[in-house]
Amino acid sequence: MNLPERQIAETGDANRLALEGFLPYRLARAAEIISRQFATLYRERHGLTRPEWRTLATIGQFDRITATEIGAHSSMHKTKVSRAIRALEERKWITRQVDDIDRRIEHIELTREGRTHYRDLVTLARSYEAKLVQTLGETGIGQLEAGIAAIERKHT
Amino acid sequence: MNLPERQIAETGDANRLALEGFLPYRLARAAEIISRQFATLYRERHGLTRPEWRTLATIGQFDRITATEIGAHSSMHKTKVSRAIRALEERKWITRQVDDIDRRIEHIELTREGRTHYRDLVTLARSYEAKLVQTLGETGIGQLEAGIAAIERKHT
DNA sequence: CTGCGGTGGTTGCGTTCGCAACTGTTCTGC
DNA sequence: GCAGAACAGTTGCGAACGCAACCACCGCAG
Repeated sequence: MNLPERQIAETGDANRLALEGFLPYRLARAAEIISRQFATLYRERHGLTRPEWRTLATIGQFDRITATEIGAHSSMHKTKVSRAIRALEERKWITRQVDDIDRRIEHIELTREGRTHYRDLVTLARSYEAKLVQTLGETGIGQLEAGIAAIERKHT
Repeated sequence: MNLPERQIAETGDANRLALEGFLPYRLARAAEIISRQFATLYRERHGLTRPEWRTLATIGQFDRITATEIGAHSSMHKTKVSRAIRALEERKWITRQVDDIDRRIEHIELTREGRTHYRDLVTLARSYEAKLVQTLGETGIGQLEAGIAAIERKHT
């Protein structure tokens, strides 16, 4: 019974909302902080944008994959994927080859150079995650992951 | 000792990264899902954009406030705030008055109409948060909040 | 009182975004 | 075997973004 004690406590006034206590806001803010922090790393080191990093990470994870699959796996809109692919292709980090039997489909793979960058990106990601564990603490990370997992569970 | 067991387990290959298991990605995705879901509500109901909603929420929380303060409180860039304020002013939901002694400063308040919308927005937010508690579960929410709190603690 | 650094807020501009429309191709049903 | 639905991927376009430059104003030093 009567659950919103927490929220009321924050402003002391039921007719106001404390933005800093509102979960969607806090979540968005937290994600923004982490995302920006990590983005700085791969931007400075590889000159990648956020969509490009996600695309590269997905291709590297699967070796050979199509654009739509990239979008599905990395939660990105078709157009973002398309543009990221073009950018990576221009850098010669990936190649595409049209499928033999279904010519709508393009299979994307990493070039040798792309693979080099991917490997470096993986260690970068691992070390950032490790640093995160260090600064937030094992329990903090665990709680965060559990909370996120709850969201993932409900929204496919 | 040896902590990254979790990550290795996800791909079964230490040279690859499982995007879907990478915390920054998962966090960004979760935030995106929640943010969009809630945004749909206030967009459909009040025709507000995300910066406008944050701005309105902040003004309503403090009655009388300046643009810089709004930015600081809602983690938004000056220009976003400036444009949101203009939009809200055009709708006649807020008024500004230049400070008497320091004429660089503008004090912003809600109009009666603005206050009406704000109140509705607050109940909308509360009910969305309640729904969130319901779908994610008390423990899920608790864990998520604890995780976010860890981030907030470290990054001011 | 004057010049000059700092601050509140706005604007210009190039970039990114996401929707909708499009091209080219395959699949389906008749 | 042909018309139309469905699908992979691209492109055009208006809206939103964020940076840097800017304007107006304050406050301080000399």
